[in-house]
Amino acid sequence: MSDLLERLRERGWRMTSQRRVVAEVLDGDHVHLTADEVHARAAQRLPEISRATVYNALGELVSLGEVIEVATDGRAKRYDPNAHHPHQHLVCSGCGIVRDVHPTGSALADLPAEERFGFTVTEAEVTYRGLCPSCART
Amino acid sequence: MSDLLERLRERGWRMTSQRRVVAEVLDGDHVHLTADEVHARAAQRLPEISRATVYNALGELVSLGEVIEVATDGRAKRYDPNAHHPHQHLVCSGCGIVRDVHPTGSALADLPAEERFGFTVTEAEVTYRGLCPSCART
DNA sequence: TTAGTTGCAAAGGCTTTGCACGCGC
DNA sequence: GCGCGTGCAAAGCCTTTGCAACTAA
Repeated sequence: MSDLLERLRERGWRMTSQRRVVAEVLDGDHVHLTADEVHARAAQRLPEISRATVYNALGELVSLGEVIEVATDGRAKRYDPNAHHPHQHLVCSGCGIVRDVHPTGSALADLPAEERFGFTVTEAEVTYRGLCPSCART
Repeated sequence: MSDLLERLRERGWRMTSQRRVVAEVLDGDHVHLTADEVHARAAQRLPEISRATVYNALGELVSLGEVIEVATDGRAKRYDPNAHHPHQHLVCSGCGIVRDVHPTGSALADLPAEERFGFTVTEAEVTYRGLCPSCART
């Protein structure tokens, strides 16, 4: 399903060939590419596309709330197009691969007021860590 | 309390003046400094200390499991010495400040087997996001 | 037409590395 | 004394920026 392109068009996102290719590359489930990987895949279809353009497009998609930025570890950020389906991440500590997992039915416990330090809390993010089957086989 | 120094000594961590200062700077609650901040504070006491040495020491403390690396956003990593007290983080989306918060009594829901994709899951990490009192006042 | 987008190349922030010197054990 | 730790400076990776040319609406 290519909801992403559709939604972007509906929201009046100025469409260019570069932006279209970026959105197409990101579309799908369990997609968590780095900016560089997005650039590489986009360049297969549009060889002249520049890294700066990819970063621009990614930054806008994040601002629009269509894509989520995932800081899996200390390396490059990954971009997750699954912004409209609430989910959590399962990250392999070995190779860094990311899978989407879905809330376990029990809603995320709210942070009690006495633990908020006066913050306005808007979001809770859960990350599971472990080893993927192939890294576990070491 | 300065458990950290004590524990490191017990574990046979080779002690030097630089490493001692790094450990001292990190010691305490709600401490979440960037490598650069650690370097700045260490340099107040030991002006010649180099950034590379601070990075080396931090890397080892993380490997030893005495300090946790926190990737708050896209900026510099922060280092949290509170590794022996399980806790979660509350991060300000405005200024990046981090506070420790403690498990809400209800244990972290386990990830059901059918959501594990064959991973060996060892850890679940929760991060709350929002605005701190001072950033909320914009 | 015209404001917004692109590509290039250069700069920037954070972190790591290579190597000679120095110091804890 | 041996081996690990340190400092320096340079390189590295990821990302952002400035600006002239271009293009979608």
